[in-house]
Amino acid sequence: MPELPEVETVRRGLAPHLTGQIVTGVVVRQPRLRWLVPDELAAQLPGQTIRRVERRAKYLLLRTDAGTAILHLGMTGRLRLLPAATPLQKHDHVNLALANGQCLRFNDSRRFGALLWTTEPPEQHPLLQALGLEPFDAAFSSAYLRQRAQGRTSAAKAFIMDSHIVVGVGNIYANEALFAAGINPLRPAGQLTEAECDRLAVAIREILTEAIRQGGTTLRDFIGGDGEPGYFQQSLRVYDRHGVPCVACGQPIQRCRVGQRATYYCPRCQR
DNA sequence: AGTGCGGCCTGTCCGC
DNA sequence: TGCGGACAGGCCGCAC
Repeated sequence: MPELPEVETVRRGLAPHLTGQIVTGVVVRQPRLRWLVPDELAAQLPGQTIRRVERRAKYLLLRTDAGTAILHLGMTGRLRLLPAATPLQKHDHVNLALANGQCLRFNDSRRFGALLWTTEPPEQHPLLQALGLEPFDAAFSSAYLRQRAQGRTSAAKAFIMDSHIVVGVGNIYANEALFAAGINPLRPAGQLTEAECDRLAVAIREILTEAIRQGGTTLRDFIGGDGEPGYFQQSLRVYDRHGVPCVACGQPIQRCRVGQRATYYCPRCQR
């Protein structure tokens, strides 16, 4: 389940192989992803050189002189670089052929992913334009969180998972960050103290940094751009551990729901 | 404006 | 063993 560290891992794995490559062909076998893959992608991308492979939030951006492909992995999306002749697999929806004889395959069983094309600066695209701060942006601070949380009644967990506040924090890392910060996920965001916001900002950055270092979290589906799984699942301290003793105090980890999402926390360590 | 929920998908797991 | 149903989840889009 790709969150920011997984997408960044894919980006780092692919960038050296894609940068400078010419796209020679685009085949869309299944255009019905989260949104329809636009015809302009197959019309305008072939012949273009991939100048840069970037990430904004959980979106991957393949920048060319003619436009930018915007790619989202959704829940189950995978990108793999393969020899062009590699037989297709189930759920291989899009194939980008490259001039060097390789191809980039987008496989997504649940089709929550997306592949779009824009000729505008991608940061102006409706999907990217209203996004909140990157967690590694210098402006992402205790003061920023406190200011954005002001007056909010929604749960702290929903707050940090809101991509209009801070991007890239999905369910796994939201649980882990709140544990690291000692904050109960149900606490109303507007009631967080300055010290708590400080711990939360630090925890989000630390958890994401460590997860990127370990190549992401592989639960079921995730593989990085180099085909390797991630290893952060070994570092999870609360996610999917209900009933297991807390690593800090031994109290059983509790599970509840916040906004339809499975939520795990230690009732003693997180107040 | 903020909040909460439905819906999109399919693979996996559970109980019968 | 087979089958149906619940569940997982990012995130938009809608209703309140």
